[in-house]
Amino acid sequence: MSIKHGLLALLSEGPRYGYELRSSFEARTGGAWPLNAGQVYTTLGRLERDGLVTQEGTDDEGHLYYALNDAGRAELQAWFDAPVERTPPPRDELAIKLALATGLAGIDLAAVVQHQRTATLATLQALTQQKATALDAEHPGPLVVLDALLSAADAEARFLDVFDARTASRPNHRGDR
Amino acid sequence: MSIKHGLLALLSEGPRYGYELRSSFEARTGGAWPLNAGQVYTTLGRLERDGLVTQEGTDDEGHLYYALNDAGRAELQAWFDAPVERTPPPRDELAIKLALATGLAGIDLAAVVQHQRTATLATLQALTQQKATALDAEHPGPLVVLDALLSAADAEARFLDVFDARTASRPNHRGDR
DNA sequence: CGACACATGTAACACGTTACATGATTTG
DNA sequence: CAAATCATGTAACGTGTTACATGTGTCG
Repeated sequence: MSIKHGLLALLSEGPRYGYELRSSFEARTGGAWPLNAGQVYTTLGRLERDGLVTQEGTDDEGHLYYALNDAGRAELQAWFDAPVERTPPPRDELAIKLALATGLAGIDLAAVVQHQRTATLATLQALTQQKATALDAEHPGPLVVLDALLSAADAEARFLDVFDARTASRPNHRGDR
Repeated sequence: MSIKHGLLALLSEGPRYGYELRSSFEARTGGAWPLNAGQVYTTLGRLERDGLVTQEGTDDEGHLYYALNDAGRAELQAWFDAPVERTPPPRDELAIKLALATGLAGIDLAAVVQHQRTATLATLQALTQQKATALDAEHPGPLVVLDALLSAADAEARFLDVFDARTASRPNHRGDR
């Protein structure tokens, strides 16, 4: 749902052609989310199928422009009006992993947590670095993305701490059976 | 990738049949992630197609059992050995929304943030409530999931604060063009 | 009996993703 | 000239999801 709406948002500034949308999307998100060119066209096709955008004909350079129509504008407005849905909660792979690994024979839970912590801290560090350089460049758009990723990575680190503390306090815990 | 591996993890405790796997999955994750029964069978079919599980014949009650084979065990071990991949970073709808909404005409950024904050705080509160009741029930498995969700919701709230502070300090910022 | 949980499965779809094909234009 | 970028698209796949069909068993 996010890419679809992302393209709608970009189209709300006026008709654009596919390749242009891709560049804009990556620019606004600081390249954090590379977007395969082909996907723009498939997504545009689906948006057209759903009656949210309309083809506007070609440029004198052959660029095929798409434009937001009324339905598209309504959809975009609705997207902005409504908070991002987290219901049902997104399936977080890490949480599933730890929830199911707990009490599983042959699994070194502490090691799993340790590996994950290392990876998470590395991500955290890399993001902090990126943010520092981004701050110099003075580009407000991408900063948002970095903040979001930093928040998420930070939360993951905290979560690992909490989980670790809990499992450490019950060293030989076994589940049912 | 998460459901597939989740089923593998459950199967590592011995042969199970579809419906059983569904119940176990929901039980271990505290019902936070409802799993449609049908999906278990499609996923099992794909796991079998990929040579990770094998049919073990039917029960005297007609239950069709699946079992982990060597390839499945290896895949599961590899899953536990490797940290959860966050590369490329997951596309977070909220971040995309805010990144693209910034500097967009006709969009009340502050209102968007405000709506999201309300929703996020509600989620946070509901989760805290759930955790409190879960603590009484003394079920360690589901607690992990609640902690993960709480961490994520908390991070979202912090992120919104940071974003709000930044945009508030540049009230009339306009992007390029 | 009727409702509900158990149990297995199929069909169809949405979304994202990759790989690939193709050609024009620009630039070192 | 060769390589890179611009530009548009198609085909195919993986995963997750819903809705539906179907039947058995159980319990109030």
